[in-house]
Amino acid sequence: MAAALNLFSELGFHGVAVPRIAKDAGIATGSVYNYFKSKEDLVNELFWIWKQKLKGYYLTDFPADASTRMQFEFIWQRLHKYTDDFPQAFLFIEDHLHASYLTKDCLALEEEVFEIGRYFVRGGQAAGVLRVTDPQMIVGFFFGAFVQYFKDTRSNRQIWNIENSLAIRDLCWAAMVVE
Amino acid sequence: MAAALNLFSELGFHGVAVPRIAKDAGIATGSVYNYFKSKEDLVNELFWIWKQKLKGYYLTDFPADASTRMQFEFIWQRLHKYTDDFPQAFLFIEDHLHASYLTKDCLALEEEVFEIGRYFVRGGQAAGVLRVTDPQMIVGFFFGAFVQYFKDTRSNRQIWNIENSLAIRDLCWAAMVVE
Amino acid sequence: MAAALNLFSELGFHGVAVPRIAKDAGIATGSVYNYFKSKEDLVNELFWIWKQKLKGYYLTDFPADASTRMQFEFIWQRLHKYTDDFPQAFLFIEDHLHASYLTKDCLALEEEVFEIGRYFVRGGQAAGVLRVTDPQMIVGFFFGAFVQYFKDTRSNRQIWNIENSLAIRDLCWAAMVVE
Amino acid sequence: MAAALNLFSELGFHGVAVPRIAKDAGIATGSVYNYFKSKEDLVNELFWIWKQKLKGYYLTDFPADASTRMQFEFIWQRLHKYTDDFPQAFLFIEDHLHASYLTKDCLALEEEVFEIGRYFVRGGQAAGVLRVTDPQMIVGFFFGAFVQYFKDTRSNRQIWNIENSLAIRDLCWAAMVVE
DNA sequence: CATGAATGAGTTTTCATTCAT
DNA sequence: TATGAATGAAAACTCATTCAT
Repeated sequence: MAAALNLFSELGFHGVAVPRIAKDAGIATGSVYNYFKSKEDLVNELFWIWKQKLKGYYLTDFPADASTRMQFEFIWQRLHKYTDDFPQAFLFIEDHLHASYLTKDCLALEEEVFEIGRYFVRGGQAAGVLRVTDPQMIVGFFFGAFVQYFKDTRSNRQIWNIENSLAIRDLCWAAMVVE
Repeated sequence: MAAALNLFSELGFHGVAVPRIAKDAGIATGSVYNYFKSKEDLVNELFWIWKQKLKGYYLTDFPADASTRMQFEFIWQRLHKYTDDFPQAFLFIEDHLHASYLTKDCLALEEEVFEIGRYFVRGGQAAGVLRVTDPQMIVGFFFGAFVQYFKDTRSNRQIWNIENSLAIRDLCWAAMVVE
Repeated sequence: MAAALNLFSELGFHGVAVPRIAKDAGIATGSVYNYFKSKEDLVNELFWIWKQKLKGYYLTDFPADASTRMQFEFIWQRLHKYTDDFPQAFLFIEDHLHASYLTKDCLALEEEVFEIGRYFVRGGQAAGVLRVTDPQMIVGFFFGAFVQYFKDTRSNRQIWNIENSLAIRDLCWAAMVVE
Repeated sequence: MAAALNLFSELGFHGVAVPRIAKDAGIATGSVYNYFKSKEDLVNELFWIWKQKLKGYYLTDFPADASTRMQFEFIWQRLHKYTDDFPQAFLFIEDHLHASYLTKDCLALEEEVFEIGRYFVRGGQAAGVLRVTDPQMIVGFFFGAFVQYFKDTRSNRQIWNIENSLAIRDLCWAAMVVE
């Protein structure tokens, strides 16, 4: 699965052959099919695992009673840590716009993760801290900024480090709070 | 080329077979190869054309002498209009992280377009209007927010319209300007 | 036809595409089909013309009343001159062992040309000058030596010139005459 | 490989499609590509194997200390035996004038085999038995005669048997020795 | 008569999947 | 359970031939 993650994240689902995955994993081609019904099954399992892991990063120790600011800092820190720990995984799970091969379950899980963000936003709005608009607008806003930062580092337009990451976080925060 | 754009943007480069493109275009498979040396050649030509078009949207009538705020509104409006006019094209040109098939020329063109954004940011920073950080950080920030908004509309998490777009623009602006 | 000759002789029948022939000839692809029913028709016409030309080289001014030695010198000189005048043509007509695309007529013509050689041999045998064996054995003997010399020059194992050619001719003669 | 040899020798490299080879071999098309990187790779491997085999025929038990005449008889006998044992292979390896698909290695091997012949000729010349000219001229002379005899048998102009073969050998010998 | 874009069957090659060992 | 050669359908690409202009 590690081999599959690396290959899929670099080359895309259709860009990788199953024998190549097996080879990189040091097993026989046929063995892949002892664990996964099909290539689609494999990619969905991978997606599921890594999206679940991201969900776990968000939910574990989430400071439900802390201030909105603290919660945002927590979320950003978890997003950063996940991406730092598993850059291939982040690349993989965030590059599936074309993912006609993802199951309903996987798409639903993706939605769940967004819902965590929106839940946070609603709380901040109720507390009078965050601007009142469609929660997804706020979530997409800071998540999009993060994703672009990550992509920019992959394309050598930016350096990946915690300082830059926090700088972008603070840009986002400045926009999110009520004036 | 229209058929190829639609298919590539929905299914990705490796997800589309040449006969499918030909069929959608209403021509024979072999005819594709009368116009393009290879599938890679086709995707690169497509990328080039649509990225150039985006560049043109930015540069045509750019208000070089207007205020930073006006310039930002212009840029956002052009980004929105391009995406509104050619959503498939925007999807296509912004979904190429895995694009091992893009030529150096195409990657250089992509960089040129980012440079337009950075040029704007430097101007705003010189004018004392925009926060002083790495210009790409600002560019990536608002561009990432826009891309995520667009993606959210594709996934039915958001509605595509000018009001929402401008709301995000204003979120970005709030973050970009000096306190 | 000149373009076709050059291409066929260098790359073989199956190694050349009709549009390539047209391009080298400076005409349109379709024009080829105004003059030839098919690619096979073209290759057969070419073969016919150049084999006929070789036949003409042998028969024109053949010294029917000269000595066997003089006749052999004539034949060798014509073979040499033909190959010298039209090396591509000689290459082309002598490299058709695989020629499943040649018509009966063309194969019959090839046989006719061999018959000229055998006719000469029979005469020399009747005159008591040449060894008495199957005439084709003598013909194949000196013709094979000539063909190999020509191939050796194409592969840079030999130099193509009249001196070498005559040296091989005299080797052959030494073998052909009765002791 | 046996199927490929038969097809290539009869129809030429470009005259044979890979599925045809697979079919004749009783395997699936794809299986061909489990053993050979490409059709070109296959033809080169074939050429290599059969040319090496011919080289082996010449070199094994070569009577280095025997008379020139004995050596020539040995060489001719090996050439005859190889062609008798593997007529398709001989046809295949000697019909590659157009072989733009052969690698440098294969062409070098072909040269090596010619060098064996030249080595023999130099020895015979040093012993004062063979005429003194460019060794390749002698090699090409008798080899060309042999090849033409073989081709004549394929075209039904000659009968393939040891008597005819030896008759041609003796014709060659008569020409090669000093008067 | 010349053209050359269009055709689609055929070519080389790839690859997800199977299955005998 | 692990293997990896075998499979054959499908992919990328070619090319002999046609035909509207």
